[in-house]
Amino acid sequence: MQLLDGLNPAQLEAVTTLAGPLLILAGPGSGKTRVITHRIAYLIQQEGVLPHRIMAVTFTNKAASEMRLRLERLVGPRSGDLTVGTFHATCARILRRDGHQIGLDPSFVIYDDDDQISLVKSVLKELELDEKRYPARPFLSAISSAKSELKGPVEYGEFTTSYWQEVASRVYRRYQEMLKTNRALDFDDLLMITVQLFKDCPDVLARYHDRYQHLLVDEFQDTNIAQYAIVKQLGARSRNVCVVGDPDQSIYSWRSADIRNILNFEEDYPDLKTVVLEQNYRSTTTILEAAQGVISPNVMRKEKKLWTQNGQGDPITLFEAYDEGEESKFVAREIERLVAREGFSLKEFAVMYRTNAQSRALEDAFLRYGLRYKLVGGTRFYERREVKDVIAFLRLIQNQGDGVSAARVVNVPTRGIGARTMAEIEKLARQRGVSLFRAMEIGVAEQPDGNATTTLAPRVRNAVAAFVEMVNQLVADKATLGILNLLDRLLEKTGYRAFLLDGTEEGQERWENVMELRTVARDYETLNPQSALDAFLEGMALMSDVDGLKDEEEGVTLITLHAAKGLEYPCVMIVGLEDGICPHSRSVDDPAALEEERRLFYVGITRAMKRLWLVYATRRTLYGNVNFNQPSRFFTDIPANLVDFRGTGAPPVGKPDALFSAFAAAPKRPEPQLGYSGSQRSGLLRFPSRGGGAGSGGSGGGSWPKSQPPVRPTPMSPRSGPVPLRPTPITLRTPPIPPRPSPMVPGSGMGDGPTPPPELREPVGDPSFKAGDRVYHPAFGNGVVVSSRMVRGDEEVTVAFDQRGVKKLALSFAPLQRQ
DNA sequence: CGAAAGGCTCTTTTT
DNA sequence: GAGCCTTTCG
Repeated sequence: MQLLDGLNPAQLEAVTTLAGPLLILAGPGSGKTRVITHRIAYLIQQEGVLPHRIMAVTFTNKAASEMRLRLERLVGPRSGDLTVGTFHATCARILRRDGHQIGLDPSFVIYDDDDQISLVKSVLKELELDEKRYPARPFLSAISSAKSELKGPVEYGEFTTSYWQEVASRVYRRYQEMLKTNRALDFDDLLMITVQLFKDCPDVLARYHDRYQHLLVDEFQDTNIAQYAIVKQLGARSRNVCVVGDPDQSIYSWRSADIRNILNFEEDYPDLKTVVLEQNYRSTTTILEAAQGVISPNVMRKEKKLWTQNGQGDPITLFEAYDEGEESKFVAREIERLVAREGFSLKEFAVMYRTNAQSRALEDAFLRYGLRYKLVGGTRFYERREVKDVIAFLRLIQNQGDGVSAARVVNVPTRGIGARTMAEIEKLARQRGVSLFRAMEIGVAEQPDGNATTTLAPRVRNAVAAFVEMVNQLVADKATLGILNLLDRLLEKTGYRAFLLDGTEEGQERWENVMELRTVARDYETLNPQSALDAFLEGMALMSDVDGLKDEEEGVTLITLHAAKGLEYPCVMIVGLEDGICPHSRSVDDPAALEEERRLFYVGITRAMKRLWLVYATRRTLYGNVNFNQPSRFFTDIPANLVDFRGTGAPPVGKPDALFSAFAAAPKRPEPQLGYSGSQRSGLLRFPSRGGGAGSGGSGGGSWPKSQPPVRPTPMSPRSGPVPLRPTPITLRTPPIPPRPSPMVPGSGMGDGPTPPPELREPVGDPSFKAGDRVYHPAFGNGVVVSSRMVRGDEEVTVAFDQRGVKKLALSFAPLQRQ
């Protein structure tokens, strides 16, 4: 049978084992998607299972639509009856349909991260908690984790062990009440409330049992407790539960994904059958060996040996850049070169990084070099202000209970309803226990004399009345207009169009974004008008980063390592591979977190089919400061024979061997000392000849290897430990870039001629400079100190230079002299 | 009331 | 460097 042709034995078993619980442990590139789709097709064609009796859950909408596409090719139009979607989207659908059983309004809105923060903030205000002392974020994280573990406010409150948690439980309780008033659910509610619905209403669950005979869950290693509960509930009767995943690719524990779901799956299903897919069809042997080297130090894993029949392939390129600017430039030029000389196309490249902020430098370079790129995530389209404004209007029209949206748009564009007025209205809403919008209606209707509760001045009252009237008219319009007409009318009536089109270029751009939103809305125009707006808004809320990525579109993909999960590219460049970036600084002192960083790097490496570049910079501007980071500690785990090293040609003056000791002597890496040691981390390594060697980790004296033979691939000895990496100086055509003078850069210009040795000072507890001191700096000349403060053990001196303006200088670097 | 400017803090990853 | 908040001025 065609469906089974070309499957390897493990795949075959996974496709044809249909009854009972099945766990498929699928290594990267092992044909997982093929297995899932063929399994579904097999169920339909061979077993005669009706498509509408199969539910498949994916991690992103993009994965869902790709699965749909492939299934359509396999089984034809009947595939339209399958239920394929993310957990969140599937739950949203269930709740809209059956949530009324537990008192849910079917037109609930879905609150995203921003909305949640707004809501927490208003709770904090109401509880009179100072936002400085009690920032909103941590509360939201606590609430989110609690919900992911199916703990409501009550359960959460029972286990508080600190004062803060007690406060959090009060915030949580009130937050949940306000969601209800707003007729809103947040992301986590979609899951938690679904579990609750199934628990409270067995007849509802039974209906789903009647319908769904087969359940498939992809990326199971990244499910949380709530999601797992849903799987168990839905699969309780049929027990035909097939979960697919790879513990080595579990990278969402911070989002409460619980790796135990997959590691301990068999405890819940003793009759579980497990199939391991170990043959890799994606990558070269070189890439796979590097990946294996990176992942194997992890303790918390199930051993799995990937293998491939693919050839050795090209060596991995390891590139050291001077800074992020040069890093990006290297990436751009390298891509240009491969496209020109080796016949690759732009869409075959992906550049991956740990944090979204890193995309900026890349974008700059790509724009300069005229390379098309596709940016995933970052400032997402749906998070742009104008887009969110318009969506907030639509949400308010759909659901007047939505106070977050009401508050957002009540004065956009400005219509004379300021903070003072809103405080008044909020008070009223609280007193009466009604939504914000309802409170506005009440505030307008009631006379200030009589049994007055509000004291809205007549002018303000008119403004509020006009807003209320406008919204109510649009609500009435909704009944008769399609979504596009409604949108157009809204943009006119609210004055939003005129507000954006203020003649500036930025306004024009924002307007175009709104029009882009209109294009998206067009897809929903044909739906039944009752549910069209719901569906549209839901689609907006549950949109994921990668969903907008079009594979066939020309351009280099710029993407975070997280978002890259599940994707593959012929050429992958991973940038920013420095300690503190990848692994991220917030993970380095937590072994479990470090393992996850390792898995993340592993995910990145295994996205590559043919070519892989690993890039790091010796210095990087982060959050406005220059940082000096070590190359990523993960490099030590990549066998050196797989790697070609390239640097920027002639090394900068005094390039220390120590930079590479990171490769040779990983376990000896100096651990971060207790307390803050920002200055040590950042500076000393660069100046070993003067710094007395603190932290430079070895052979002082900055000698560059004179001539090393190029490192050629040699057969890898898998478990015998990595061979120390040696740098192979290769002269690039690129001339070394003179460092740009930057206020925080030491000496502000090693490279443009001899620089006076920076005086390294031990940071002290108190600022040594005070306002008014006259100082001299070799590059900036004379100046006067404006202020000085201690930042993480280092002194940050703000100096007004006579010639060069005001600069902030880190005293540990800056050769600042008192006059 | 509203816009603009200044100052503060924080800075991972996302359905 | 950005976003958020507060302050200030019109």
